[in-house]
Amino acid sequence: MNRSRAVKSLAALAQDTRLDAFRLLVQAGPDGLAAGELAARLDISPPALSFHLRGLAHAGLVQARQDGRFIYYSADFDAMQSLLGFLTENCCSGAACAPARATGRKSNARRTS
Amino acid sequence: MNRSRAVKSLAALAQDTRLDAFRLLVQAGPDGLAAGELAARLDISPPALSFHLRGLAHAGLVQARQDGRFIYYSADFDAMQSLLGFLTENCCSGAACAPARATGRKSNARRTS
DNA sequence: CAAATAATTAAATAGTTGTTGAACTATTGA
DNA sequence: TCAATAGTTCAACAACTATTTAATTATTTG
Repeated sequence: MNRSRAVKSLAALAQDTRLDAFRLLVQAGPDGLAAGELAARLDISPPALSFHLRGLAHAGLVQARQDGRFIYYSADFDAMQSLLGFLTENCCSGAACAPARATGRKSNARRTS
Repeated sequence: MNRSRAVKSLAALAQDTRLDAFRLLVQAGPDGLAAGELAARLDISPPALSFHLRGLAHAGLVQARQDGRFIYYSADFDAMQSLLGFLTENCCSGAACAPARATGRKSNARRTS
């Protein structure tokens, strides 16, 4: 992850709808969610969702996979991990500032396999 | 850190000049840098710097301290740590996705005390 | 093939962001 | 107090972002 990619990723996440969408995709795990399901959960119009998903995809934070007439979007965990690594190393004095590792107890995210 | 504050922090960092400024302040440590020194290192005009520092300060990522006719800006490490915690817990499946802790060897950031 | 469904693309538009140059405020020191 | 220095604020404007409605593409099913 370089500075330029970091800025793009940060910009993609720096908007309410996109951050919410990304969080839902993270919760959904590797299989992701169909665009329609996402639009319903976020309560936004299909074009609005397309617009925002395009931003997330362009930043490399989500991937699209077509299945019949549905398009499933899923979070790219590696990309997010790279972003966190960049922020920790470059914006937080490295180890001196990194937060304690999450224990997985608080947010109860599902295991991804 | 809540979702709304996270979006504001992400937006503050999601711009080349502001990310560069924040990185310089992180490197500078708790004493920070005077605005003029920052403007010189970033090679931008004083008004441009003021504009961007205002964004970082509004997001709570930097603090200002006046000393004579200089104004020193410094990174708020706690705020950055909170943001990283939020992203790890909410956008990365918690422990399942958190990157390995930085060792401090790679980026050679100075210890902050 | 025609109708229905899922989603994207296009066009218009309101709002926000970033940059520039000029004006202003505050502090220091002769 | 006057000049110099350090920064901020203001106003204008170009560029970008987000939202909406309508049109379009692609896939399934009768």
